[in-house]
Amino acid sequence: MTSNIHDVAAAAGVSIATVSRVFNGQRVSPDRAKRVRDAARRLNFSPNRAARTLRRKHSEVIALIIPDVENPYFTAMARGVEDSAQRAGYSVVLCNTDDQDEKESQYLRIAVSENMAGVVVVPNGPTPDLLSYVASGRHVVAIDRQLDLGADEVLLDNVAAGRMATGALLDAGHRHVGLVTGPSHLSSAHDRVIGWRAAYGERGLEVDETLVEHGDFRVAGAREAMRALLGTGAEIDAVVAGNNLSGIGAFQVLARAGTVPPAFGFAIIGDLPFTTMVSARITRVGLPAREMGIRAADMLIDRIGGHGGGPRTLTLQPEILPVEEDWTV
Amino acid sequence: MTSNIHDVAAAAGVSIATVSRVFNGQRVSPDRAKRVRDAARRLNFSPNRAARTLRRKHSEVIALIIPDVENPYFTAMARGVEDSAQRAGYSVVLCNTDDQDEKESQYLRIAVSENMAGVVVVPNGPTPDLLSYVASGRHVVAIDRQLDLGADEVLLDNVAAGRMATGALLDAGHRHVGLVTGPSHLSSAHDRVIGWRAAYGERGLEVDETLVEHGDFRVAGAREAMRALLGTGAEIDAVVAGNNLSGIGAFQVLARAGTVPPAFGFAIIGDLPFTTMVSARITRVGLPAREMGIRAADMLIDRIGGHGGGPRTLTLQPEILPVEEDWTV
DNA sequence: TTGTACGCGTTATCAC
DNA sequence: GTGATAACGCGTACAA
Repeated sequence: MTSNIHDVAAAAGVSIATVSRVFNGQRVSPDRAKRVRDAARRLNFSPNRAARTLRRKHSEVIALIIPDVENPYFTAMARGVEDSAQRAGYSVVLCNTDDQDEKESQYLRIAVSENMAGVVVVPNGPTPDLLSYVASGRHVVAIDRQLDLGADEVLLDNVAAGRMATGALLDAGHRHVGLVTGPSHLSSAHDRVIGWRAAYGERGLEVDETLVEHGDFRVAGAREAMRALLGTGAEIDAVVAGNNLSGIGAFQVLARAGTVPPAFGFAIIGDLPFTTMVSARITRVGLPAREMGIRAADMLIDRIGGHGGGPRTLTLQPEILPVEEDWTV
Repeated sequence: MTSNIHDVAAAAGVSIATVSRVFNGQRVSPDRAKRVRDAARRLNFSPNRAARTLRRKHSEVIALIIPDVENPYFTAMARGVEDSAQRAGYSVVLCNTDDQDEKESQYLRIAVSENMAGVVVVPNGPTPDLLSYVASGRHVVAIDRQLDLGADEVLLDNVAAGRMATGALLDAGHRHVGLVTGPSHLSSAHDRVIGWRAAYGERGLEVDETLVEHGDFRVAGAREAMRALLGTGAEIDAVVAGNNLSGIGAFQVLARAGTVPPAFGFAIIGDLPFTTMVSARITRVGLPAREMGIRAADMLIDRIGGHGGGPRTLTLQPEILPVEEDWTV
């Protein structure tokens, strides 16, 4: 059923070495090369990756490890990684950890035993397995979360994101802007708080630290956080949702409470393809998720290609999206 | 760096055959097995998948080929496939085709040269590559779209889905219920039209065929279709969105036109984790995407395990979701 | 430029 | 139950 280089060699009347060379871009006389290609096509031959991997010690597959396949932010990243990878001849395996360290470790182990070329990971934390994977000299690019792993990183300027979202609300006249952010152990969640604080400071306004609530960067947690925020009795007339899913949760609670924009200010860090279903005016801070994926994959491929040197960090900038709906045609 | 069974065998004082047997669950005396396990742990050994694949003729990875990673419907499927696969010891490679036949073919080729155990595919159409992949006797389960490939299928009762959504609107008193569906070459899009038509028929109502518009099952196409529907001048007081993304597009156009529920009836076949952001009362027909993924993977694994016989078809049922927001706690 | 021969790490088939 | 040993399909010294 499946043909191998021997079959092709026989059909083309050359040695297997020649066939191999043709498929690896090495010098072969034109006529022989043509004979090989013809035979290969005729036999529907395609090189066996397992054998190649076994021989070469690494495959042309890279793993992308993300916390949640159902979050558009991460799938956008995935597309970016895929784009770059494909261009360079690599396939991408998408691995979903559900925020569980154990699953992350499991995928790392698979990456090892499958001899994968490298890993792009949205790290959950500095887990032993991740640390040792990096330490073992394998190729890793961390993305979205700062962790001092000693690996290359592609990050977001989260402080700027927090500042932009909060600033827009303050500039719109709101004075008590709350923040529903994520788990404080995540640099992304943490930095957005710093940005939130900075927005007040830059305008000479006083900060009320009780207006920060930590959710889980998911819908359910954001709902709870938003309820808590409204329940404290503290004065509040606007809120920044720390990420896209938090935006949904927070908005649901607000809508139910009848406190909707524009009376109550609302901004989301991150984007939802779905935001435009809501007629309310929502401030959105766009995050270059896809671009991050592209750059991460590029860095990884670069390393695989033998690029040495210490860990590099690339930080991308967010941008305020126009309030106008973007699909006007 | 990476140890192999020889190292383990030496460390444990046994033959490599014994090591192999331990790792494949074959009978080995308890004490020797323990020695092997200890040595393996000490050496941080994990079996080389490339070698195993080369030898066994197939790997423990299955490919899931979907048209759009950013569509929650397909990512929900992906989670289902992942769940089943993982339980059976398989990894899943997520492949995104963007509705392009060529990309689908490419992934199929990769599946071959990587010796993947099998493929779960949301087929674009009966392309030559897909047909020949199936014909070559490899394991395939088609999902979501009916195509007569000669492979196992996991489908949805799309006629029922169309009927339910349309019926709910008719029963709510609307009399001119339109339909924004997908490309007519997709069985899913086509069958939903049949269901739409049936809902009228069952109630003894007359059908106005001009109220069906074919989009592309994506947001942009649905916007156009919805505009077209409103622009015909035909009487229309409600609409069924043929899938989740169409729901967004159609709703955007409606909202802008000021024709919103409940005055204008609106139903979506499919679900959006995001629908609840909208205060409008929207009828939703829930689709068991995750379940479909689970069943598809189960069928595939079953085949891989040697289950013979002709192609099987499994059809799952949709269900009307309560209009109440489902996150009430 | 081309061909021969060996090894990559594992599983499976033998004998024992 | 256990151990030698022959594949699996490919890449690459090395020799020609």
